[in-house]
Amino acid sequence: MTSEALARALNTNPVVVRRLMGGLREHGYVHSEKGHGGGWTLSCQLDRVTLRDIYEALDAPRLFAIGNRSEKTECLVEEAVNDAMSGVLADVTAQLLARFGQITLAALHAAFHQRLAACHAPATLCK
Amino acid sequence: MTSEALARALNTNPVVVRRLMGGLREHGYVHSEKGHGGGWTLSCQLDRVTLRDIYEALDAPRLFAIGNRSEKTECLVEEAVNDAMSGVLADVTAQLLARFGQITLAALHAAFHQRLAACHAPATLCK
DNA sequence: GTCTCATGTAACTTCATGTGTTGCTAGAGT
DNA sequence: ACTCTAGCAACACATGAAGTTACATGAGAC
Repeated sequence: MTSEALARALNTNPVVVRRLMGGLREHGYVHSEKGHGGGWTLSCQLDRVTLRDIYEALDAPRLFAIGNRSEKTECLVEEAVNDAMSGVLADVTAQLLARFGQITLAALHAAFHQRLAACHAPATLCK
Repeated sequence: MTSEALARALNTNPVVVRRLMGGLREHGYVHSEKGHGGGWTLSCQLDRVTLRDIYEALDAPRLFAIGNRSEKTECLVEEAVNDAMSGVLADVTAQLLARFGQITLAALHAAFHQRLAACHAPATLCK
């Protein structure tokens, strides 16, 4: 599938698709082919890749909207608060990633097909 | 203490301080006094207010940097992914808030004084 | 009463970040 | 050659948080 086609399906831009897919390619989840007839092909088993893998392949972008303002501080109050919060955030992050690590693409694929069957729609890419 | 003084201590602006403190005032955690000699005073027991209370008083701003792009979608793939993710996010949010609910301001106050004693510095507001 | 000092608030500006866009290069098939 | 594709850098735009300005209101001091 071409970046162009994916972009249409995702309501975005081919370049954005390439940016994202680049991370996946580096980890061997997809393969890309240049030139005429080129594009993206899947190169992994769907049951062996999880949301966590995807997240990490995408360079582990920030998960939380909250967090320390600065890594270092002179302020002992800020330091105490940062300490208390970052402990919690670290634990929660670990749990989130563990949960994501249990959601395989195969599971999502199945969930999609279940929805598809339920609404009697033809199987096309959305949009 | 005046917004002005707090702003200096926090390296920010008095108006920003007022915006934040406004939420705390509505919940009765602090009291404000206008005019000459006015400013902010604490009006709660530090051991009865938690980080979670503060978070909610601040109008519960977004916790996560990730999440659904849109609440509603026609796309069955997006729908399946949203479903899988929002379950996890809801659980993790609940845990995070529960943890915050166990961190009292009194505990932070104690942690601060411990640090203070450890570094032999005089007890002033940072900066 | 009026002067000064404080909060309250709206409107605006600035900044950071993520997303989208353009323009160009390089590779691969026709 | 020509066309179709990814790769990439550079720029433009959108969004939301943070900071700023300006002014109104209330409360004590004189």
